[in-house]
Amino acid sequence: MTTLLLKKKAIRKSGAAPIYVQVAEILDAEIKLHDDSTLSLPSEGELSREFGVSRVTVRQALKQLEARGVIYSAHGRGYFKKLSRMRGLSGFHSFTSEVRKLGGEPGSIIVDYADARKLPGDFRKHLQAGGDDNNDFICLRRMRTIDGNAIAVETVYLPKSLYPSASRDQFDDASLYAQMTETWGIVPAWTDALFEPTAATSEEAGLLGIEKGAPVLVVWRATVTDTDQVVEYVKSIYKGDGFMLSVSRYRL
Amino acid sequence: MTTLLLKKKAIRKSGAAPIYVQVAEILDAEIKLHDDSTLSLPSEGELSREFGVSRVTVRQALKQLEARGVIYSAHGRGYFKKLSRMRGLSGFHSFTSEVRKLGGEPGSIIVDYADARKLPGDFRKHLQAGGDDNNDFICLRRMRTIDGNAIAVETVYLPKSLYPSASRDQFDDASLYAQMTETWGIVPAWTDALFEPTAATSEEAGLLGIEKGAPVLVVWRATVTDTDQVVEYVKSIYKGDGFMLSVSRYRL
DNA sequence: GAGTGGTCTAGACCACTCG
DNA sequence: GAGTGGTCTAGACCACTCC
Repeated sequence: MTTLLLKKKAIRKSGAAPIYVQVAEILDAEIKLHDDSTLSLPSEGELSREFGVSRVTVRQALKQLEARGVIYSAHGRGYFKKLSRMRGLSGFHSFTSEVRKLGGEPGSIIVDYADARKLPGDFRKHLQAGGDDNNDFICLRRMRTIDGNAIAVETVYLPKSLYPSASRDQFDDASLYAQMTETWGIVPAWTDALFEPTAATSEEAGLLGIEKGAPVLVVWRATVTDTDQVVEYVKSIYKGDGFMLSVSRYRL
Repeated sequence: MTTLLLKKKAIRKSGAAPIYVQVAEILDAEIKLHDDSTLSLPSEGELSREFGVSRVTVRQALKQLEARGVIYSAHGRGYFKKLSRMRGLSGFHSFTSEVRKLGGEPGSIIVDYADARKLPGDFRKHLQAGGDDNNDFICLRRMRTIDGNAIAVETVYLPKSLYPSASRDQFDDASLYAQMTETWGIVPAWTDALFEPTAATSEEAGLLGIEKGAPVLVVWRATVTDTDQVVEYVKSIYKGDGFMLSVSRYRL
């Protein structure tokens, strides 16, 4: 059991982000550097003194990390690094970075890029999107590959109002999530998903290089910010038999 | 827009549960009574006065409800009831109560009940369970039905040490989750899941009343408490084509 | 400007773990 | 008993919304 050493990074008191966010980010970054599975954090009191902030504020940072699943607390013992049980693609985060983390080479091929006035009926039905929602969408359709093998077809509807002056080449090979935050300052916070096991249609089979009727997983998703603004509607079709999607640390 | 009225339920100051938990539960219960989709809550200050507790404590309760997805906060405006976008079975909470909420009649048939010394290999492989984990399990296999129609087969491994003197008839028709908390005081907090779209084997097909090779969804799950104790390992096989599983409010 | 949530503080007491 | 996290308080100031 090793203990996290603090680099005494400065907290900007009257700066941009709230103090507890700064503290959380510093700790998060340092924790991730340790491969060590048995890592303990300094106590609340110690952190409070080190950073020169109140214990309540330190606690707020720690609770945020706990909610994210980065650490856990043990009454009377301390805070410890949490190890994640699952591996595999979640389909919820950045495809690009998830695949890289698993040691594969992610690929993305734009199959279609167009404007759309309305969300298709099946999207509205499954994702309970109101018709009076944001009108005008960008519709992006991409093939997803790992090491050159097709594993999914993804159709994304982006409310146009949130993505000013977006163009096709911006989505070429990059991660959509990275784009969202870097270019447009949109931070995805929650997602709602619907999983439907079904048989591949001939079109899907063609794209994924499988036989018609082979098992696939259709995932419908709506992603929202902390203020409940929908940033994307997604329909993904994943190849079955051997491929797995993971949902880790789902709060019950 | 209606506002939540308070019934001035008494808070037991030095009683069992922490005050913020009591406040959260009172509010949660009252919120759920309102079908009203546009429901606003009393302000933090008002709740603080009503309940006779500090604003920080009220806030802790509200934040807990926000994390659960029951309400959301709007800076400078107040707290509001959150409407859930998704419908459908999540497979993560109580099957019994979820189906009832959807207006169906849930059924459960025990197919098998036995002791097991070890977790099967495929469970260990998919759920990354260490071999030196809790040994000795109860293995429970149940058919899940809605209005008499089979929709899933579920195999659960329960670490025996956590469920003293458990017997087959306890699981007969009841919700396992309700049992966990009521009988053994076990509170599930997080779950990790793996989704695998695949084709039904002949055994699965027989149980679910579908054809061999028809699409099904295999879900592997490990459920843990807040202190990271595994309370169950589950393998569920869901019938495909038309049936959907939902994962709502997943924190990204 | 009044009211709301967002953040922060200093200090207190309790419950749990470990030596 | 010393150290840890868990809960709670009273009071303060800021940022945002709405009138």
